[in-house]
Amino acid sequence: MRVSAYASNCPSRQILDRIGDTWSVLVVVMLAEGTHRYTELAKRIEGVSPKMLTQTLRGLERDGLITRTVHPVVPPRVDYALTELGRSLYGLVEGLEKWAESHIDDVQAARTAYDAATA
Amino acid sequence: MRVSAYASNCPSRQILDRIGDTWSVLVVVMLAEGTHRYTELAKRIEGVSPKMLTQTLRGLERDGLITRTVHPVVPPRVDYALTELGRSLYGLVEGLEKWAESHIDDVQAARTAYDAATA
DNA sequence: CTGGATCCTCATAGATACTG
DNA sequence: CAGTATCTATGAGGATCCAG
Repeated sequence: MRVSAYASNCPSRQILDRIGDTWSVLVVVMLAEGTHRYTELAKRIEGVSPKMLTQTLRGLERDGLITRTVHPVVPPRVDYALTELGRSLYGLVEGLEKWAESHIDDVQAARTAYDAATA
Repeated sequence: MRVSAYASNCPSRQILDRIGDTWSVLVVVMLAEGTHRYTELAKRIEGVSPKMLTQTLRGLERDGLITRTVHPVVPPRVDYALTELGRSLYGLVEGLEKWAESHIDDVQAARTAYDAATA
């Protein structure tokens, strides 16, 4: 077996990058609870800058994971929501959360032991 | 709901970071097939530098995902293998791969459509 | 309100050379 | 063989200001 990190045509790599992206995951998690406006996302996702939020939303929209709905009103109103594909991805994220919660203790214990042995 | 990217005590965040790490995932995938030596990993994981490989291996070892076995012989021989916890994580990665393969077409189609509409 | 554009900096990946 | 030490630069991400 030979593995390549540069095989950008590898489906897994692309999904992994998306999953590994801090803001993308947080946005998906927030939208899993329902539709939200730009400002709502900005306020409730702690520490995100407008730039990163927009960038993240554009990426998710491009991948068909969320929809962006512009309401032609003044002041502007833009709603974001998960697509079916996005909800499917959210299922994956839930699986990760579940694994994380049930194994984090083992990881923590391993770290403590490792640090003790190393120090 | 309020989500925080800085909640480093959040189990999901830590697992997400690990999953999102290019080299970590590749190493886990390679070790899933069996024990490997340092040089084997270096040769077969395309594009990885010694520095990054060592850094990745140390991180995985610290988290209890792999074991590092030094054989006191000349020349040196070091074997790396997945722990039970590591194999468990690999199961998660397999799940991701499966999802990626079955949905990548949708994502690609969405991207093409998005780019066409944007351009 | 919802961003776009710009500048800046700081962390970190990667290349390279070297060693027990 | 299995790393470590050192250097560089690149690019992600933050801050800020502005516009439709």
